[in-house]
Amino acid sequence: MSLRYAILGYLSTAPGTGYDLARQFDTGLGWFWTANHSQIYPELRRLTEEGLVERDATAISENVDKFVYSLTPAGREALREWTSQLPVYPPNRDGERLQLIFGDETPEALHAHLTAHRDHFVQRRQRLKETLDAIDAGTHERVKARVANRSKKAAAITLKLRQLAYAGDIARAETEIAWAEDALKWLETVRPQK
Amino acid sequence: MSLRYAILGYLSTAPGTGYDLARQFDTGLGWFWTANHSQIYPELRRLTEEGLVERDATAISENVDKFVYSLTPAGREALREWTSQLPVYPPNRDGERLQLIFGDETPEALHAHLTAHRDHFVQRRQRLKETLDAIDAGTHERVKARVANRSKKAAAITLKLRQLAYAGDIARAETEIAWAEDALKWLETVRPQK
DNA sequence: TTGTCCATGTAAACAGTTACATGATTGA
DNA sequence: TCAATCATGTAACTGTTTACATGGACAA
Repeated sequence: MSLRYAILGYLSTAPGTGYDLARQFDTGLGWFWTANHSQIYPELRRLTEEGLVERDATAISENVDKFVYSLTPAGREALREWTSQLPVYPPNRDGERLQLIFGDETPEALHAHLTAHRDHFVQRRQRLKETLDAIDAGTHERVKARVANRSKKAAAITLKLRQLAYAGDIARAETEIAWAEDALKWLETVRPQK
Repeated sequence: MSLRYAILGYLSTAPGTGYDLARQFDTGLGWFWTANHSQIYPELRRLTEEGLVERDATAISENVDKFVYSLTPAGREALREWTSQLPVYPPNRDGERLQLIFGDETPEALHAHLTAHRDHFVQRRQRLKETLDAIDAGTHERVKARVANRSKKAAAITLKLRQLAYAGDIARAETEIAWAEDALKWLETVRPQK
């Protein structure tokens, strides 16, 4: 049920099209939530029917329209209500851990597994750091747009929350990197010639 | 697609019923993967049809049977193949982060949010530590069963992989706790009288 | 006899992915 | 003119959750 709030949240910064949302889910917002356009367009229709968003047709040429969605007051209130609720933690579903604990009959695959894990999170950390730097430097477009029409005090909170979110994900990546490196060190003590 | 491997992995330790699997997904294995019985029974049927598991009827009373599933050689091979593959990382979907970054209009909810986050992961860490202690002490039933029919060297790998998995999840919990505590400290500097 | 656990299923709804489908605009 | 990007949709399939459905065993 978070898809709709990801959409409402995005539109709470500025109006946009379904295509904008799909693009955003592939880049910025995609760190926290993602969806394909095949999921976005039907959800936008439902949100419109429920009165949480409003759709305006904008001509992009003579006979072609695009649809710009914006939050209604009811939509803004629905978002506020949702962000006020306590977080709900979904059940763990970690295929990688399954590979690990049931991979005791294929230990020869461990080295590649752990290396891939480390590399994956090194890359992740890199991209997260770039985003966090952009936020800190004030060059992050979406954050700039969100901060724009807020008071100085409110803007500071917006900024801090983004920093918390990205710093948290960076910390997660670092935990994974340290874990993989520890595990690789152990592996070396077990099979030194490899 | 990991559900089937969670099942194959479970059965690779010892045969069991669908009910056993459901119970296990609610407890031990549930840390890494979970499923309801409504998903398990159909999957067991498919695995049987594909020849990866084998089902035997065992009488529990005169006219009632239960069905004990065990891995076939093909099933064991399918599991080996899967654990040999590199991990696949699913797209992030983190509703809590969305609540955070779009919660800049409801900052009054932040304190409860962060406290709940910390408490959630403190509890998680506690339960994880208990499990890891049981593994270290050799009192963890499933691990004991898995280690039982292995050579000393193979058993050591089984043990180490479990320890890695649980230690990794403990490290994750600790990252979350530290993150929430840092954020709470910042909150106090912003709104000291609360 | 009542509640809990054991045990196995199906059905409907919801969420997410992949594939099918179309067409305009823009820049190399 | 060819490829990339903009733009919007539907259909089929897979995976997950919630609800419906049934019945035996066992202990308080």
